[in-house]
Amino acid sequence: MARHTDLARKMVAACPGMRVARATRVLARVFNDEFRALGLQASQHGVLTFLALAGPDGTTIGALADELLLDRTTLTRNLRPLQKAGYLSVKRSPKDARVQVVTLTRKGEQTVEALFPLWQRAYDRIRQVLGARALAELNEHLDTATAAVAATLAAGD
Amino acid sequence: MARHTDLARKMVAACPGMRVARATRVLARVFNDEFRALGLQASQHGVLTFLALAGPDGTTIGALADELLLDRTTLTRNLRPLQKAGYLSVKRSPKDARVQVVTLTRKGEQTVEALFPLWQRAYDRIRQVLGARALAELNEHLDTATAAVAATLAAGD
DNA sequence: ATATATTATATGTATATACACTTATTTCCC
DNA sequence: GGGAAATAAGTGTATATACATATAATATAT
Repeated sequence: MARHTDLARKMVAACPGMRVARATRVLARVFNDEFRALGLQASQHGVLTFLALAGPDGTTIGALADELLLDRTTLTRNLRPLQKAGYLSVKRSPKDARVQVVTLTRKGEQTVEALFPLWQRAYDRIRQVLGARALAELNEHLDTATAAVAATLAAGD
Repeated sequence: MARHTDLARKMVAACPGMRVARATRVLARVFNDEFRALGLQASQHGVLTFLALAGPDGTTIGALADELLLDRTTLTRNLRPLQKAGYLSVKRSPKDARVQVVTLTRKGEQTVEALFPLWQRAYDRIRQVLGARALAELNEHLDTATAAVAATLAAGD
């Protein structure tokens, strides 16, 4: 066995990074298949859903990016198509002209409601093939790992 | 509580799709921080590593995409920069002119070997903050879930 | 009060991702 | 052998992602 192939086996056997990336692609297909009915993607569902949690006053780009664990500049660009489609508004804060306040529009709120049954179908489909127990454990492990690793990154470690 | 906010809470509380996407971004940062020393990204590490498993005869674009659970047209494009940088070669099969055979070059093999210690550092860092047990369980859950969901997608379900 | 540091965001550039559609080749079936 | 079906891959288009860098506004220190 060539050395590089042996090392490749070791990495594939142990790497959580490759695994989450593959899992993300597979799960995204399931959700995208449903969300397509509304012309939205799984990543956009994530933005709208987290934004819905912010309430009527909205939130800032930076705060939203922190919650989504997304690069701020990525979120800035991801907001564009959603803003253009009228799901959200982006306005400079009157209190601090550096800050952009992002808020769900009425159409955005209605869309979150309309997304729910589509999300539910995809979720049920996944729960069916995994079982409720395994799905709950997967979620817990992901939460734990994400929080722990994000903490070390935030520490500039 | 507004209805859309209530529904958003339910989705955030249960959604495995948002979780894997967030985990992917966080873990990618850890690996990218290391791989940057070689000018490569985590996704490129994945392609080169899976390609290394194919051995000296290489594999086809379709087969590689199936293993990575990546859209075939995405892989076609992801190969470009790696080919241009000399890590792999893409050649039409002499047996079947439809097929493109992808093979690691010598430089590609050396790069997989050079990536290993960088991967190891990122991996160790993650294992340190999660613990070996939790990391192994996370990997197992991801493997199980990915295989199960991919199977239903392949079934055209 | 002003110079400096910090904070919040945007832009340039490059790769990643996937769907709809197209092209080229092989296989199959009669 | 020839036409239809199946297979493999590429293109057009759009969104996703992040780093390096730039810009603008606020906060801070003296």
